[in-house]
Amino acid sequence: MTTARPGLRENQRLRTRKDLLEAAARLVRQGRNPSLEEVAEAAMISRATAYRYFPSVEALLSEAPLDVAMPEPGDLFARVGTDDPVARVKLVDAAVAQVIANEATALRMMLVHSLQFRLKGGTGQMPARQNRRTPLIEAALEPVRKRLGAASFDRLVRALALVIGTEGAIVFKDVLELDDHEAKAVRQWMIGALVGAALQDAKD
Amino acid sequence: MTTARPGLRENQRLRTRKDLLEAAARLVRQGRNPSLEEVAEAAMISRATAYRYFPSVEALLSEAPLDVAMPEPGDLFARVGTDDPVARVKLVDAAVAQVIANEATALRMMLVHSLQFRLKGGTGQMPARQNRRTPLIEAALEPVRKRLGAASFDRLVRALALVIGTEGAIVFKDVLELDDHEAKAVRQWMIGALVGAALQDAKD
DNA sequence: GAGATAATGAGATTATTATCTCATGTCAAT
DNA sequence: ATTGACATGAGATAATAATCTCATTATCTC
Repeated sequence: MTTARPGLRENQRLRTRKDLLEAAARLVRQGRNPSLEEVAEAAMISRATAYRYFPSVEALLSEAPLDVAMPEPGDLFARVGTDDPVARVKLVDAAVAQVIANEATALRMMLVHSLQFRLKGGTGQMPARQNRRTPLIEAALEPVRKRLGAASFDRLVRALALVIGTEGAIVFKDVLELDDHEAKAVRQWMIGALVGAALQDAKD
Repeated sequence: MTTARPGLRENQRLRTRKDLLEAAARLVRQGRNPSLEEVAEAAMISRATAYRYFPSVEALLSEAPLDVAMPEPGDLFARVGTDDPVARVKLVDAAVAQVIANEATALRMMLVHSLQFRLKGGTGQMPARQNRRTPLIEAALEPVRKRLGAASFDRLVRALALVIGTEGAIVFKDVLELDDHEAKAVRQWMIGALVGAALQDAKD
């Protein structure tokens, strides 16, 4: 008897939770900055229940899955016939920049709420921020993975993730006040410099 | 006659404004995440007046002057007898990292409110985020300024500002989930790679 | 299917945040 | 000093966000 062990009523709860997160993501993608009440309504769930699942909009929005149209590594590199890591990473950068430009508001909102949540939440464990670009960067660097070695490879991936991601874009724009063109120029130069330096390291 | 031209009652207004900003900064440095009402109270100014000057806490906190104990370029490089740009930039990085570690909460809060404000404010002109590290970076690179040329110098400064600043630290920690030690390793490597590449460019 | 019980919904309640109103105090020019 | 214009303060009011209560509904076990 007894099938698996669905907790007590886990399915029901997981479904409600998922509905809330999806509704939140939907609203955010429409460029709205929804309150918890709006999300609940969009999910056809009562406020009270929504508050039972998430203590604040911040908690909700920092987990919402923004299924942004990030290209698959396969698609991205299929047509490009090069093994040049710099060219490949620049390709990733261009693709990511494209996505960021399209979803700028939504991505920024997610980041803000995520940071805000960390401020309020204090010590509790945080939901991991999704990081969709790292796989792309790793795929771009695949041709030189062996040559670099694990440690150097990881370090380069992390460095590039800082340069290429959403957050980097926001820093360039909001903090350093560069326009898109300037920001792109800096990023492209950084990509060349960083990949070049990593390869140089490997020669020694 | 008539002394200068104090607007109509500009001094008075400037003073209240300043009092509000200072009170906000003070509270933030104490690690609090104050509401506009709390700031007003701390500044001994009524809510109503505070709202006359700033439409929201975000607006207030994104302008609050966090006079963080950032070292002066002079002091920082006085004792170090080197012209090696990499060593000097690493010195800046260490100093900035120190400050960031001390004021982590306050700096993060300022960043969050600043981004939040941009979200709400929409199109209006934003108060420029203060950027205290760029002068330090420029001072560190002074020995190679001529060699690099203006364009290359600026580009390098911008790239390093991304790596070294508060925002970069937050990205490393919150998004990429690196611990302090890992983050530092990546930053130091990036500094070497970027400065090295810029110098290399200059040789051609 | 019936009973037990967890999950939900709807509305009331409270807390927090923002705005409005008008009386009072202050500044500057006469 | 008097006047007029402006800034301020205090409290009322409105708007929003969060919490609580309890009746209802849905799911699980048998």
